Amino acid sequence: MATPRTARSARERVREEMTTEILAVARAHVAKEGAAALSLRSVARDLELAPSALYRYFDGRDALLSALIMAAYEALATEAERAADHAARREASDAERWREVPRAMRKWALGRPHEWGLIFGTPVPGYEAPPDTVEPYARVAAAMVRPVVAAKEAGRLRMDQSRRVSDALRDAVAPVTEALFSDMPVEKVVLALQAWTTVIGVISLEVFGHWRNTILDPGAFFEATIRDVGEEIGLI
Amino acid sequence: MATPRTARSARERVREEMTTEILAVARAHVAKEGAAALSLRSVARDLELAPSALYRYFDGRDALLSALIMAAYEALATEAERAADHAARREASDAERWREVPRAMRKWALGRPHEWGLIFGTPVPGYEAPPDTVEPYARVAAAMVRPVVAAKEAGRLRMDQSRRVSDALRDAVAPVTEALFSDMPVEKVVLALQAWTTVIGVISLEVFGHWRNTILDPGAFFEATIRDVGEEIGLI
DNA sequence: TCCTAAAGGAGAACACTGTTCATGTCAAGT
DNA sequence: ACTTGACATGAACAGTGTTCTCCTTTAGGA
Repeated sequence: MATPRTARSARERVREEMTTEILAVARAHVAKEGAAALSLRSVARDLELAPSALYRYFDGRDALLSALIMAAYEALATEAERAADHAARREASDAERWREVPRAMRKWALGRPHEWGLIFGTPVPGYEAPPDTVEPYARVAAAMVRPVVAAKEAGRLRMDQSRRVSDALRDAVAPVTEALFSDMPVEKVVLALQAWTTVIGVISLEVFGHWRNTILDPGAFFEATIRDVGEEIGLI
Repeated sequence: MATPRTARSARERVREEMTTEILAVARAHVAKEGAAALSLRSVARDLELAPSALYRYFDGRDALLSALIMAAYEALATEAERAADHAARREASDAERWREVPRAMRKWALGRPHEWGLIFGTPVPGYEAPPDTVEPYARVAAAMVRPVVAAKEAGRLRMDQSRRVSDALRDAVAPVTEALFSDMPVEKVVLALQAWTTVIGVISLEVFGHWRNTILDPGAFFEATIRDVGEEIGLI
């Protein structure tokens, strides 16, 4: 009983090792030259394998790239959650805590621009839509919003500025309201989504090189922007 | 004198026709299947030409793609300016006028998602950095900002809410201050850049499919967002 | 313990791709 | 009339993703 179990797991263990090794090499290629340059044959060469051998592990180039996209989502989510945990433990204002996750996301993105592109860049034709991706995506969003929820629960969230929210908009953001915080006024949900938009936008514009000749110190602009956004949300 | 001139221009005319025809076919391919699927041989097939013949007109695939990127920039800039002109002639509030250019950009992007991706998506490895691109880019930004400048000059721009701008940030955005409006307070320049960030972000997130299962009515969210951003800038 | 079935890997092959080169073919200009 | 240049071709080369057949090794039940 014990022998076959360990035997089978030995099989699966080497298979799993091989799989992660392939992914590591492929990720290195993407990190260095971008997703467009990912070549099945070249990762096979790096691993001293025949190209056809990779098909035992992935259904093809698109499947490999999808796995990399998924891994990028997971990595970003982990990083965001780590930052949120760290922020929760800090002795700091809510406004300061809020900035930690955006900062971590930017740092992650600047270190891995191509992997950021896998998530927030042009969708690859092979694609990504699979529902596996929605879960880490939600984890990132939840991490970013956690300080806001904490401030609200502690009664430290400014509620004065009340933007009117139309019925159409209320319905439009209903999934977010349910998923993230059902006891939050809908204006705050809208503000959180706008904060998300701005954070993703400011990071993407920097990572994709659009601040060239425009903003000389992207870090300073980023810091100011997330500060203003936090203020907008009502964090103090 | 007249004959060689017309003859030479006849030569150049047919060459120009051929060039635009190639670009048109290539753009159609990109519009349908994305930049990654752009194949020199397939556009040659569509034109009933040998693949090598295209090298008389473009230095290769990268050059053709660069031309398409440039064309996308130009098209977006033209559209944005058209919307700005239209807005300037409208009988409407400054806040309402401000929304016209972002709306036009969103409409353009939704109609040509892949061409939007050429501009604001993952940079292509072959690439785009050439300084030709900075000019239409500035035209888009200028078009978006024109209603703000008009409101300012008419003395209808709210100046009350004064966010502090650090010296570092002031220096960081200096190129924009000089390029777009030197007589505008730096807080407004920062607000304009943040507006730019949010507009590009909200359009990209929608076009790249990130509102799936998140925002059911992207149009409603977009309208609310550009309204709030305009309010933030101080338009009334 | 042996034997069968499955899994992993290799290599050849096919249909693509971008790019280069030698060749041919016309029209323009001296 | 002749030469030069531009245009177009077809073959070729190196690279790609993918599929197929074949071989070896291993696992697990008879």
